[in-house]
Amino acid sequence: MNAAEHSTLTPGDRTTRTVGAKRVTIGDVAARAGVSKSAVSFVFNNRPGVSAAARERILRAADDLGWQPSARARALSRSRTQAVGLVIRREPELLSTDPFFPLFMAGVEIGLSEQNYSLVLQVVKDQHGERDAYERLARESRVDGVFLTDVRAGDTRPRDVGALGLSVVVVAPEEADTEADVVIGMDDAAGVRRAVHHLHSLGHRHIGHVMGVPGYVHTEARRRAWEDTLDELGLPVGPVVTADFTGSSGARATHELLDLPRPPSAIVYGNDLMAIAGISAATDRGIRVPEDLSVVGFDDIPLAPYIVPPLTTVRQNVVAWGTAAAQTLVALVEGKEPPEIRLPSVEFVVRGSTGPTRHRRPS
Amino acid sequence: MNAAEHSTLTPGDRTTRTVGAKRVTIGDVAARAGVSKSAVSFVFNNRPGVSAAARERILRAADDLGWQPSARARALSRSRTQAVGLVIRREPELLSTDPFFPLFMAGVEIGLSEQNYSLVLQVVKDQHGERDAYERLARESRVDGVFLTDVRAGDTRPRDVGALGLSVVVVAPEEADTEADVVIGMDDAAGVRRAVHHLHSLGHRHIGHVMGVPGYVHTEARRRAWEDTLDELGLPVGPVVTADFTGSSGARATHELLDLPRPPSAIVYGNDLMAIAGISAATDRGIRVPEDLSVVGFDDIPLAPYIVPPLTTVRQNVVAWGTAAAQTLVALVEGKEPPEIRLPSVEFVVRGSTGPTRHRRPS
DNA sequence: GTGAAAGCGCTAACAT
DNA sequence: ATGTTAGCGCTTTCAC
Repeated sequence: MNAAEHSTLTPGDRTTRTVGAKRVTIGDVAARAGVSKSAVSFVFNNRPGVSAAARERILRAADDLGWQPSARARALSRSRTQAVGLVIRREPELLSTDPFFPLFMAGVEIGLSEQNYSLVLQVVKDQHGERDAYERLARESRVDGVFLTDVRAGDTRPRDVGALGLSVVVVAPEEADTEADVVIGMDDAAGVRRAVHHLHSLGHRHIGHVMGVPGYVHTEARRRAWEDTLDELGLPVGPVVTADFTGSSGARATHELLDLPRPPSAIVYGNDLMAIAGISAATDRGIRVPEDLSVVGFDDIPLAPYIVPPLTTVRQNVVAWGTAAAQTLVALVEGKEPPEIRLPSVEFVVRGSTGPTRHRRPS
Repeated sequence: MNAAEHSTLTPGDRTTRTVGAKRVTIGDVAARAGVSKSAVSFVFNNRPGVSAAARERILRAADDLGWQPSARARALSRSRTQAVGLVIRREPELLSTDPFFPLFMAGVEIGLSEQNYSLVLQVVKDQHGERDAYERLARESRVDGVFLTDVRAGDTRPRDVGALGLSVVVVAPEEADTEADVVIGMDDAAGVRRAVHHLHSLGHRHIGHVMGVPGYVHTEARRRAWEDTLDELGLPVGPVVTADFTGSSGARATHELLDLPRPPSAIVYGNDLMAIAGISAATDRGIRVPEDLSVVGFDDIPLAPYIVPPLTTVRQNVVAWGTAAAQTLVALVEGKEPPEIRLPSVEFVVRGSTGPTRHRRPS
């Protein structure tokens, strides 16, 4: 009946009509179940007001017809898309090596699919593209909320994006103090603290740091943790070199540190990629790891155990982080109270790239 | 006026109304420009039938009001979402190490954003989840088309998903013979062929292979290229071990090969991760790379140059691949002729992990 | 508890 | 060339 209507009203229908009239609608389901459209709608939105018997028939009819509410129509009438956005800004080199995003996305998916939300992804290469992406996502009403990553100190994006009418969840280390609705954070600092303690207990007294791109909250959180821990241990704050998370920058930074009049006996890197490049750089100069130099990374990429020597590093549960962020964002979008988040704590993985100092007395 | 209408007609409006009436619609723009809604619609869809003057006024009005067509409403009335889907099925370990997806997605974005399409992403962990994902994407009408990756020989997904009414672009090496609308392929085989030739010219006569998860088109394409090339060169087909693209499987496979009565003097791996783990495994046994064993990877991950020794490997332009796939899918969705695709050819990157054989005469 | 009808904001026939 | 109008498929009052 509805189908007949269609073929009458839209004779120019271009959709693949293999067998005749196609798209099943709520009307078809209602007709088949012998109820009104609103009854069907009520059932599919877990609303009261439908008798158990009718409910049964409706579900059966929908199943028979293979019907499911159209997200398109639903989005329009509810003014909500039931989708959230993630904009990734990243340089090509880092893109394919960054262990964060794939895991984070996987985690987000878990949290999102529980609630039947979709993830709209956008990869951009610069800040300009990022602004545009958020603008478009908001103006076109493609998503109800977004995740904000790679947060900088004093980042204005939370406010900007919020002004666009989107819900926002900021994904950053706990230290981040941004004017955001909600921050979901991991404890980067704890990992670095454990790394420094580990090196200290191996007898290292001169511990350097290679940091990532300055300005990012996670870069600074790691650097500060390194600094503070040295301080707590009564050690002088060792040399620090700024890099940018890429392998080449890590290699260069390592050479800089080793060129120092008094090079450090251990280096804590802002990520694994730089640490591995650092090992390579040291090896090139005939400096052995860990005999002459101890190296600690950050991330625990899957390759870390297969580096020679295997890399000592810090591991976060990024998947859990993503799931928590997703659950929170969905709650925000729906105006509910965000769930209590309890993230697993950081792990410190000791492998072969760290060892006792040769020339100094162990602690 | 339109605003007044709204506040009358939808008194229960729950949207964030900070200052009063909110959402700007096409009606507001039309009113401001002194034309009808269809005129506005025509302008924003690049359709003829609007005078230059009116067009000007309309664009001005839209800009003043900060208006842009709502993707939600548009999707409903056009029966097209202007979004495409990508479903990623991957094990956790491989997820964060797979160099393919991030680059592919970045490429897809380039192709998509040209046409103002969005990417809906879904990460699933098993085949069951994958089926569900496609079903949902189709039934909820969330996307107009999808990319299919990780294709297996005789894969039925192209047909299955096509039956759901979605356009499909299959992303796989050229060899793939699947019943798909369109296959966008790279030439994996060419890379492996060059690798084998390179090893041959270094004097290697006994060349092994560590392959990835059996059944995938790209796994088989690489294995067959290795085999065929050995054949062409008149060399015996060396030993091959099946692995699964993970580091641990690569290490295990390497041990297996080296345990052979007559171990190969060179090994071609199905990806870099396994190759690097292979180097680590060899090193553990006191076998030096490349002096005692030459190693070739596949992918050229950003870490490849920083491995000790730096990894010789095959590089594809995955970003270009993604862009081509996206352009093709959009064309398919819109019923246009897909553009002629011209993918850059494979590169073979010689670094330190391959060297001349010691005991045999060079070619 | 159930059904009718008015939107949600845009597109596309159709009429002018 | 411009305006009118009927959908797109669902949600949600509001009477019955």
